[in-house]
Amino acid sequence: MKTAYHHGDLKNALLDAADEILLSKGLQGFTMRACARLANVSHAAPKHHFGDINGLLTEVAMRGFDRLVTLLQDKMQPVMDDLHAQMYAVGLAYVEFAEAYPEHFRIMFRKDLLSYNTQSPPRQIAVTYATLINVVLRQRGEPEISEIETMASLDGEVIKDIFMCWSNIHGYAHLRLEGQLNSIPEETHLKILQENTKHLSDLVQKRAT
Amino acid sequence: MKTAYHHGDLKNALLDAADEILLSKGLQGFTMRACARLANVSHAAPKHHFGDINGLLTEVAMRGFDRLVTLLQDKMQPVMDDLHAQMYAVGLAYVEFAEAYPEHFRIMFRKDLLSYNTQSPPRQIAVTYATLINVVLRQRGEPEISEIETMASLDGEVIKDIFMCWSNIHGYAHLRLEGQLNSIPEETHLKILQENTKHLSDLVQKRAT
DNA sequence: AGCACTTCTTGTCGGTGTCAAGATAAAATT
DNA sequence: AATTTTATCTTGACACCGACAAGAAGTGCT
Repeated sequence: MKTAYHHGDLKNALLDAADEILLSKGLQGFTMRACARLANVSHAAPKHHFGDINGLLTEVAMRGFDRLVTLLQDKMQPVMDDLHAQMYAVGLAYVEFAEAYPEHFRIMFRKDLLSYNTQSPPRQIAVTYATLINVVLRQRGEPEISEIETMASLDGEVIKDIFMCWSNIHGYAHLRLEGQLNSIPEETHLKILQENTKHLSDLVQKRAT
Repeated sequence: MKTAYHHGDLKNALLDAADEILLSKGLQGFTMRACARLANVSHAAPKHHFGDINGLLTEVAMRGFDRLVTLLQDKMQPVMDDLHAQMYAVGLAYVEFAEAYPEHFRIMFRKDLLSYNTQSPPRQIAVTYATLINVVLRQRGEPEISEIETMASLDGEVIKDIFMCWSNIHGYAHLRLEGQLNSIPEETHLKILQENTKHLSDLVQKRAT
């Protein structure tokens, strides 16, 4: 029996409201007061939980990284024995996430909106990094890492491979999200992604030998 | 002798003010009223020239594409005889532009903020496309195109090459801009870009034969 | 000179982020 | 069990914002 005060789980309720508003109205219509309204609390209630609007957006973004990692793992899980398919799965998950949560995607990669320490990133960021890094390590036939380790501890060649792959997939998803592929037929979109990821997989495997 | 009324070149003055505010305060502190203040006009003056804030941002973005194309051509001009260096010049221009005008870069690739017809994009967009496409065409040893033609008129293999290169370079610049390369030493940033672009150049040349 | 038109100002409205102060519930302490 | 402390949420206020309407000031055409 919830009374007016002490909602009990207001923080998550506000984050749910934030997700809903981002999906329906986008970042333009996204305000702290709108989130408060949707959660049936007063306009100043979010302040205690998130500080300012950037604090709220940061937590929204972290839940976005959680969803992205889940999607990445779901897509890769059935094809763990096929290195080509694995790289393609990463691209597919990336693209599908950007399509399903466009505003979340934008916010997740806007460092001016996010307030967290780059030196010690939140768990969700570290897990995302580790997931992407491990894809490259498997391509190279090297042992995977846990999410604890940092990127500085990696071999230089591995770092190059990571950003070769990540840049390509991230850039493709971003350009597609922002309509830069609209002038070419929809059916060729995935063909491009498939060719690109196949090429990336071949390259990383060849470089490792 | 400019009087209070009929500034004469208010539109450009407002766009200059917009650039300055974006560079100093970022998109958060960017408001139509702030632009008007900086240009010493009333708070409602921008409305007549740009309609709403998205109209203002769209013109700001178009001036950004102008700057990007200029930078691309300046970087490529001295190395038009070296295909590897040409591709690297594209990456370098892209990265340097994103670093010099981070908020412009973000706005230029935010279709929800820009109000223009995707089917008939503004001149600045068409010129940017043509510049990038011609880089790939030169790698392939094929004749360049003028800025008039659309992407739909291109060969399918060329389109794949374009998005292989563009995705990689765009993604790298974007990830770097948003701090995703902060955990690796600064000196390796350009090495990664150089290796990536060299590889792209080799790939496109090999595919064309 | 007169008139239509463009350009800019002034005033207003609802909405927003943030702060300060207070009210209420839960938890900790005695 | 009573009281104090802390956490949570509300109310009210302020300056600022985008947008609109109405009007003033300059420009150009006839």
